Amino acid sequence: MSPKGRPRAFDRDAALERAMLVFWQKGYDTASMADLTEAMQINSPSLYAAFGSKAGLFKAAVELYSNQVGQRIKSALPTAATAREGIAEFLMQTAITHTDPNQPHGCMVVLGALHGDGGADTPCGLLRERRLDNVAMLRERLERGVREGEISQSVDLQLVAEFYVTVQHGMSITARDGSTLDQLAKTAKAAMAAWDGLTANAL
Amino acid sequence: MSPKGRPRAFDRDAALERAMLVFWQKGYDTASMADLTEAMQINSPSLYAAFGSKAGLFKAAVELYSNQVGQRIKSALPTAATAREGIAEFLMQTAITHTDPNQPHGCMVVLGALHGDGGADTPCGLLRERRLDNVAMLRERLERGVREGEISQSVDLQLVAEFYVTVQHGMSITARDGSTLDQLAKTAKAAMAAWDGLTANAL
DNA sequence: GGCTTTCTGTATCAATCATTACAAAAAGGA
DNA sequence: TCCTTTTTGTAATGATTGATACAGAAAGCC
Repeated sequence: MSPKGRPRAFDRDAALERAMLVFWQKGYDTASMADLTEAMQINSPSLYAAFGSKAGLFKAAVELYSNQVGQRIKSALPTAATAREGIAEFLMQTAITHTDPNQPHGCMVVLGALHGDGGADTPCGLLRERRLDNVAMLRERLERGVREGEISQSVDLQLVAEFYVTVQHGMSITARDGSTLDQLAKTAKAAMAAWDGLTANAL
Repeated sequence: MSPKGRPRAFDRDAALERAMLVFWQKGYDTASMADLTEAMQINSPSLYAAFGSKAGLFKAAVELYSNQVGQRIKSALPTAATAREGIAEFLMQTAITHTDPNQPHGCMVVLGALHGDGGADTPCGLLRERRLDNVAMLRERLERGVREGEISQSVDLQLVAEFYVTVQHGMSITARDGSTLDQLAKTAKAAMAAWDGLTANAL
């Protein structure tokens, strides 16, 4: 049961993945429509028919990134036995992903669109919400740690979550600057050296 | 002894400072010549006569930023009695600066030009070198700490320097996302909770 | 007062930006 | 086979990009 009109001549998913790589490497503003259509191997009318606009394509690319790359980074959070192990693995997967030689270094959600008014439906605002979601996600894992007796009730969980997400953000910049997997993995371990101090009742 | 021709009708330093604020807030790529000339209150020929090009203006703006904002952040490193206090103050000044309500949030050196080929004379490469300089600066302060007996000789100083610079990088993103001074200051303190673990001989 | 030098404002340059008309092409349904 | 529907490639849209040509204005020097 194929649709009515002329069938699409390109693979939408494959084209979206190539577009994601362009946005990942160049960022939303710096990536031009010419860059995108060349990488996707289609003409601009096909792009607009399939994705609506450059911003719409970016939104789809961010969702693909989250489901693909992002999923790998945060997958350990729910499965790890403790919040501590979960966050340690969260940072370690970040180090691995951000220095993978087969893809752009650093995180697309962090580096993809930093400038702009941050409006709700803008690329900048879109990524900002994703980053804030990550803080909430870490915080929820920490709350589970409290419920399970791993962490004391008096610990400032929001602070701990913000600290580790801030470290993760910084790893994107450091990765772009040429840091190796070994260096970034050490940074991840270094951040975990703060765990005992952060989860002690008094800071 | 004034120069020969028609005197310049605008204050070069004041115009450069306004340009710096535009680059700081919008980034090199997103800041247009129209944005710059409007903020500097001059016409483009005057801008090109005084700064050569958009990239030349950016370079001058980055130097101004380093001498003004950057100096305040790193001023405590040499004056503090210990490396630990110096880095703690380094992060605390970062938190204060990055959330100052009178200026753009986050660091211009981190957020100003992330995309591009990173060539030596490009805006992107220029900022990358500044960031790497910061790592070296922290490392040198740590080396002094070793010489003065504060830190054991077996500590991986490069790792410690990279970790704290990475935290500082992340604070720029978190500040752009709306984090308050209080939150960022707590993150700075959280990073210092890792100090004892990092400067213990075995990690 | 001329001459040279430098700056200022207007107006414009070619190039690139994201986006879209338009007509031919390729499919299903009648 | 004709009609409808959707996609395709070509070509072009107006707007904006960074950067200048040009003529007049304002200074020092002779």
